[in-house]
Amino acid sequence: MPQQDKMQQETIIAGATQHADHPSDDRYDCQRVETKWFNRWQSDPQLYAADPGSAKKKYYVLEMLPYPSGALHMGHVRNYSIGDALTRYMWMNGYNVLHPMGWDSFGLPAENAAIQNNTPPRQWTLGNIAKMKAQMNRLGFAYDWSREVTTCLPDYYRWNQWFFLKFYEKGLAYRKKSKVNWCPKCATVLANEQVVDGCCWRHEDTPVEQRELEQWFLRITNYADELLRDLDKLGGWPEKVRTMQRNWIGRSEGTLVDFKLDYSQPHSGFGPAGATISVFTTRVDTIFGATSVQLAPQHPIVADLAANKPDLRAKVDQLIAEQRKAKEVGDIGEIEKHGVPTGRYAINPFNGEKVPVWVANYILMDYGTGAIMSVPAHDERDYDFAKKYKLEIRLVILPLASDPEETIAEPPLPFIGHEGSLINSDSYSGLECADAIKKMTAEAEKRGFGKATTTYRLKDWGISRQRYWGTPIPMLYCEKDGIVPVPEKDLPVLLPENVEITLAGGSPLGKLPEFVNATCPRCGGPARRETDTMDTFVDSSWYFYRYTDARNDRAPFDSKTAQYWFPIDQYIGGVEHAILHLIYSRFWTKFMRDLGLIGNDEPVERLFTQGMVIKDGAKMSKSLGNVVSPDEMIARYGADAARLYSLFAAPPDRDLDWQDSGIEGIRKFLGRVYRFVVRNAKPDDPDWSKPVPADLPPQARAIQRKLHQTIKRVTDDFQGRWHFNTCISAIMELVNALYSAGAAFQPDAFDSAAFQTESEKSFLPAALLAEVQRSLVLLLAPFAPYLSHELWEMLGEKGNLLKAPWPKYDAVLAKEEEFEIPVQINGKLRSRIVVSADAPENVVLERALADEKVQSAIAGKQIVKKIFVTGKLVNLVVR
RNA sequence: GCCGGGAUGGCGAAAUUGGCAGACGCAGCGGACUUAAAAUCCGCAGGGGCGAAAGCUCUGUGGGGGUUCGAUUCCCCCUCCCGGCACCA
Repeated sequence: MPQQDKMQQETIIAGATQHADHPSDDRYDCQRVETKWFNRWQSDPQLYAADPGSAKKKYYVLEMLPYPSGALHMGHVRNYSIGDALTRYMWMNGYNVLHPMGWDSFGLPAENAAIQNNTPPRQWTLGNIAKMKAQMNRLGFAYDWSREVTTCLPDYYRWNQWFFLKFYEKGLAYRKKSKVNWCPKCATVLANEQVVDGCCWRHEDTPVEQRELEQWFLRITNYADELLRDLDKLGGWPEKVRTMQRNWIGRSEGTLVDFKLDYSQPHSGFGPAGATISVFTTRVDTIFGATSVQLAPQHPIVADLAANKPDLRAKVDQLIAEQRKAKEVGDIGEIEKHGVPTGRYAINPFNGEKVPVWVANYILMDYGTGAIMSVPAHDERDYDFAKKYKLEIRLVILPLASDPEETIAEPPLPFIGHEGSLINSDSYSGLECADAIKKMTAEAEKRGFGKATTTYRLKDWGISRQRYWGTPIPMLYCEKDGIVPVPEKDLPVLLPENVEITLAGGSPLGKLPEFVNATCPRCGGPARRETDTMDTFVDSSWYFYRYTDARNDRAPFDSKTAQYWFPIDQYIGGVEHAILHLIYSRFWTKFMRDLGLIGNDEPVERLFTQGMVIKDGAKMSKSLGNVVSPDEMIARYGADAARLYSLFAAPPDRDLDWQDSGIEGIRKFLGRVYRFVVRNAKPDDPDWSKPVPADLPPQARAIQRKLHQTIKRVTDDFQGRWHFNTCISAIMELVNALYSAGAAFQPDAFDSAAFQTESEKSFLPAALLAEVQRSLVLLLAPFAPYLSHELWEMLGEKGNLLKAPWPKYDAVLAKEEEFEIPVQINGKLRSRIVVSADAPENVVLERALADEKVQSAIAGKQIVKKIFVTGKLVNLVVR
């Protein structure tokens, strides 16, 4: 670049953008540019605010809110880069976008930090939030911070309490003593959803213990059917997540059948007279093949049966121990089947037959009734068990033969299929299975020893936690009035500060007399306050509604406002929340709808689950020492590069293998874009704002075509499959094409990226050069906001890039005029010919046949078939 | 065991409807610029064989079969990796 031109250009740029510190070379100084825009953006708190009164179409983009651990990790950067790109794209397409952020800020780590560093949880948490918010801002994420939600603050958690009272009013919150999962490290109970392979979800090597505790539960099972059914409506959710939820709910239709204990034969009087064992089965049609009843070792009747039999008691205890151990290592399923006969018999109500009652370690107390009828011929587990203990195996279902002439007298056992007909089953013999299930269930109901039932794997949600840093459950215990809810007007029940936190001896709140001692609102007498706090998944079950009206102090949110924004158009987060958070959120939404607060049945229209960020083939973790710090990446390469790389390295739904050399390449690319614009932004050129001439020289036409193809590719990807990696590749190709065009004019030049001389300009008119650069910046804007804003200004644009219109492509201009298409002989590539895009078949075939290489390849052979695919290929089949 | 997802150069990946496998990027090699380096720009590049070279040729998308003029793509069988569920009666 001639020195004089360069100086002149710099003067222009300096005039437009106040670059006092513009470097003398064209190196892209990302820190300088990012600092400049960071400061500008920070000075305008309303910059990204959603417009509540907008006439535009709404779009609600949401990323899962983080736990404020103190620092963002690369998974966050990736998650939020996807959401931010979508947000910016939707703005540019004219939508009124809501894009909020908040903090899932209750939880145990704050208490651990308090113990270790002697810092109060609130102080520790708010400090972390400040740090992470600063990181997010530095990354340039466009959040409407005026709607920030911090779940550990009373203005939020008071509504958790309010909702709890509503649940209680509707009979959907109840207190019950039950066996619960206890994590000794957390020193609190866990919901079923928080137990992974028998261990705590936060402490993967800590087996949960079973404890008997009084707990508050929410009746999520009331919504089990709807939660299951509505999964079919969630077409915008990944099938994988829907399947996981389906499995989790675990709906199973079957029949309850009562087996009476036999008292006719001599027995030592164990068990209450007339006791019945209710079994659950999905295959009542096989009941004539039942040859024993099997009880879970914890089944209540077992205690009676073993009351005066120390031997039996000891064996049962052993079975319980085996089961517990298997659960702890997570291989209940592989457990070696053991059982013990109780010596007692039960009566099959269908045929009056007496079958032995056993206790077995493969029967689970927490599914169905904790008792089964064992049908060895038609159930794999029962078959294994019967073989081991030499119990009778009685065939009662014959498989339907595919050939009706053929009868299968002895099917391989166990036969567990449903396609069969009954034998050895009295009057039911000859019926097909499905029909028999219906008739036999009806008979059981009629005769009063059974009924049709649906069971679920899903259990009610236990929300009590014996911890400090959570929402106090707003309930009181009065000696006279019993359980009494805190009146709404007394909310919030504030979480006291200056609490001594320990992990031993129950809830820390219980040690504070000034918290525990209260007055009963009914009788005015003394009452004791509930000292448990709520599971933090309560906080995240409805936070996204609060965003719509975050400062409301009379209600959790205004219904009308929420209905304008809901459902969430696009929710983005990790698949690890597929069950926990996402099923609770759906439940909460349905409850709020039944309260009349909202009109939608489901909170989230489209869900996107991004892949993990891994390094060296493993999940990033401190113990592996493969953690990449966002701060370090920003310091070395800039926020744009970190964001762009996290989108470029892999499609967003797949795992991303982080490579420092890869982000280095992105930094180079951003420098290349920067240099091109620095050298070619000439907003003072008289032709700069003129329309692009219709009649362009071929080189310019090629650039124009590439531009329109690029716009199409990027736009299509935003609309469809979200493969931002290929979007970015496409933009790179465009930039490469621009450099190549420059190089073609000045093969010997030090740098090809400048169209300087008159002759170059005549080949690439200023109007086109301007259009290409403007579009390039617009295409880059969702991914690399800092650089894009800088270049937008450099191009002389006055309006805010945030809401500049997304570029449109012209399909005609994007269309290739000539193709180089392959010519195959018998499917093998033999030559290529150049044809015009609209050349008809006969012309192309003629050209292909005339080709020298084709000629020699088919010499002496006969053409059997000619295949022509427009714009794709020619294939000649010869013999 | 069941249900998903995946396997493509040295590496991350692309190929959107069955049509030129490896776009784009990293690392690599060569060249230009430079006293030199960095930075930058240009070019080469799946593997094997032949050739001084242009080029020619064979082969190649985890493995085996099939459908088709043509398969990374569709069908069947198998192996391995990742995720979820699991004596769920």
